[in-house]
Amino acid sequence: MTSAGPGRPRSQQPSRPGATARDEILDAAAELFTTQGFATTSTRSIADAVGIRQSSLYHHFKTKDDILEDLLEGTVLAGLEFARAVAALPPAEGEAASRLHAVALYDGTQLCSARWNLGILYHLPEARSGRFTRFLADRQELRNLYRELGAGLSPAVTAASWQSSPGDLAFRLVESLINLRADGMATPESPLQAADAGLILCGLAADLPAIREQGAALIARLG
Amino acid sequence: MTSAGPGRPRSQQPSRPGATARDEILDAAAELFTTQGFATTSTRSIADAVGIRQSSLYHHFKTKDDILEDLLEGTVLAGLEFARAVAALPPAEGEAASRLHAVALYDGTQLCSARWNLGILYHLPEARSGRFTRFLADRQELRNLYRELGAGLSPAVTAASWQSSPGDLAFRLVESLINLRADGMATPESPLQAADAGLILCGLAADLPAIREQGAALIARLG
DNA sequence: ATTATCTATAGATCTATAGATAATGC
DNA sequence: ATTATCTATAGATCTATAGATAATGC
Repeated sequence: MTSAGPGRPRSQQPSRPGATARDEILDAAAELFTTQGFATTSTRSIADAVGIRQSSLYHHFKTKDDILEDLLEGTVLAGLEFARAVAALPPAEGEAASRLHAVALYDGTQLCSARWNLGILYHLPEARSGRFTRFLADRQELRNLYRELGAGLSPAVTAASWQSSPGDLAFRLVESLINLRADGMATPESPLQAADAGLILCGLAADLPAIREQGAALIARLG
Repeated sequence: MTSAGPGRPRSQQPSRPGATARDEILDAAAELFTTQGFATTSTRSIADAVGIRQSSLYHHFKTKDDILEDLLEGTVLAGLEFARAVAALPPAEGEAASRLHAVALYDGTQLCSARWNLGILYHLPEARSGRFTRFLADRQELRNLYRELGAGLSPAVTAASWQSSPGDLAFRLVESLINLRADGMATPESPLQAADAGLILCGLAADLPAIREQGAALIARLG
């Protein structure tokens, strides 16, 4: 056991993924926030999990809120960038359904395969409280991109559906994967099922095989 | 302004629904827990909202956790009792779908029409932590009743579906109403849409009008 | 005597800052 | 000089308990 001390870089093997101390802190915080809650997790317990002193956290983050904001941002960023790329494609006849499917599948896969199920913090009242404007804005932009893609579905489909917005329906079904995972019931097929469900509910069950295939091609190209 | 003091019953008009002080406390706590979070809400702020002193809360509840347990229990109890009543009905040919629909609609209506959206606390890590065993047991029993009802669907339907358990699918769709409401997007039709969706995804879209009607009759009879 | 309130407080936190110290890199 | 750590602590909580007090009901 080498002695820790002022100025000495931590000599222990990092037991956490992440090259930097900052990444180790984020990983420890993610575990604690998802298993014990945000307000319930003290900065001391995060520091203990990393193997540093409580006050040393403040060298890497200005406040405890900043740690949460970074984590929330991480849950939405990849999905948002993929959705932006898809939405920026030139319009193409009959491609709307597969585009929506691809975005939902990509996004849902992110939510299910992330190391910690940080999505459960979305409905934390604290997370809505304006302290996390960057995250809230990104999540809203993602939701709007889903809506936009859903609006591209053929008018017949949209009218036939009892859903005012197929895009919003898809967005909600994808986010319900968070609940599923929180109950320990997510499987590797869950993201695909969620992406399918949105289109089935819009009456596109018969076209699903083709939609899936075109969607997968999009993910392969842009993901 | 009459003066408050030891031994004096509070003379103010209760600004909260509920006949008893206990009910006022529960209502104030529900508002604060859903808008600011459980751990973030202090017993002092609950007391302030009711118009009593912080320590007076402890005459009505043993601990802060007990307040939350009462509230969580309240979100699940009516739905559970209705589901028990439906599950206890004698088996009847071809009624499985309408029974599942009725339970989902009743349960979803409860979640959407409750004064506060307490369901958002379900995914609070604190709520899973074994301190709230009664609530957790009731929610699990409700989930099992959904599963049981779903298992009564005709084997053809179950096999055709990509869902391993139609009952569980319905349960999850109903609980996703909590997310919808948290985003301010729930409408009076939302519970019916959620109940429908579970059956549409099981390939029963064509039978929906009849299922709805039979389900409504069950609610009228047992609700 | 019981009930519902109050005042006062013990004891245990918790977040963030101040300032010292040692290693590293220029 | 900069970076990452440490020790120490200010200042602000927060939960729950102890014990007093007044109204109510027997």
